[in-house]
Amino acid sequence: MPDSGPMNRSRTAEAEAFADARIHPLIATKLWENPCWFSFRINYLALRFNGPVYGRIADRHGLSRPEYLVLYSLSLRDGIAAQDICDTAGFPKNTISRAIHRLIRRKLIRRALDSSDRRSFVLHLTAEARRILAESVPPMVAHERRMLSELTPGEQQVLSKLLAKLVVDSPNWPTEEHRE
Amino acid sequence: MPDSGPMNRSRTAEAEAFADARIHPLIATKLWENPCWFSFRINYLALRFNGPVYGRIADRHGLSRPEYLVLYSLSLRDGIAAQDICDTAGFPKNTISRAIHRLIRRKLIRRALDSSDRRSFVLHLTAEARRILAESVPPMVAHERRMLSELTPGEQQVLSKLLAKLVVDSPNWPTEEHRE
DNA sequence: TCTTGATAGTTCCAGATGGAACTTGACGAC
DNA sequence: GTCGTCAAGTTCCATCTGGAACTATCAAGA
Repeated sequence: MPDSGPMNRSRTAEAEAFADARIHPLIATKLWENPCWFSFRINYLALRFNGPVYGRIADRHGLSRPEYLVLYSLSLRDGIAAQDICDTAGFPKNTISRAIHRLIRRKLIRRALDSSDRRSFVLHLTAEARRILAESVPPMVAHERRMLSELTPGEQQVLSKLLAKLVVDSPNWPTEEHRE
Repeated sequence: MPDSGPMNRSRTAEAEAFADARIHPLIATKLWENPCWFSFRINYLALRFNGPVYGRIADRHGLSRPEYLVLYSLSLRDGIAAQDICDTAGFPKNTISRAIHRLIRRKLIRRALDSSDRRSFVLHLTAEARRILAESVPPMVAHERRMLSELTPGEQQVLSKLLAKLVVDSPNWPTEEHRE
């Protein structure tokens, strides 16, 4: 079977540290007898974040995940272009394009020509968008804090740094070769 | 603004450790000036895993992500039910139901009545599914290994354990209240 | 036994999604 | 210049997705 080196031994040892927790048996298997231990953990945690958070945003503000992601990205750095959002959010550019147009129609963003490149547009939040963000960001942050509350501040710092290392390294990963 | 306590200070300090890396400026902002530092990291990494991996699987085997997830879950533990897969994979049950039916039609799984509960079915992989898994799992593991290769084995163990803590704690998180 | 409520799985359908092709503009080579 | 190549955004359309409603079954209690 795929994984039988020291990495697997350490995973089994890890499971023992959680021996007293009551866990869905298939979750336990996916945590500790899974050659893709990392992708299971991050996909599971991402889903447990996205479901509640984007569900709430859809209910209260009628915004899809790509739409909200455009707003949120602009709240971090106003005046970026669609392409920047694609690069950093992982959605295809047509999905982001559609989201931008819907946000313009709802007057949540403005779009201006980029003077240095006439293919591209510069995006800005409107006051109404800032109001929606002011209302929706705190519960999102609270949900994330709750997710992390099992870790000490020190552990959170370690986690943050290890994951940042991976994100920073990601441009070096081999691009998906669709060669047959 | 949302985050201005000690947590934010530590994030700024963290950024300095990466000062020499060349990083997309919006990525840097999302890493180090983002109140939701955790959800950005895991969503970004999950997308960078899922895109190439499931893209390859769709190309080579014509399987969607939910379909492959059913197969992969069964490879970890044969004889589980649809509900177990929903609980641990985070997809809604109708999506998993559809995936199961397509896999049955393609003769990649078999389905048997559960003698103890006539609402439920027990699923099993066929030989053909095992062949597909034998071919597709190693590249997937390799991709994950590449993603993690920036970390030492010790760091990987720390990361694994911290994320496992969160997954194990997740049943205690507040369920999304859709109250208006 | 007959409710009542919950759970496994299915079906329906409006709307979201993303690959591919396309348009327009930028930029380097010659 | 102008040709070829590439990048930003848009549009088209086949497919996928997931909420809601539904059926069948189980389980607990009066």
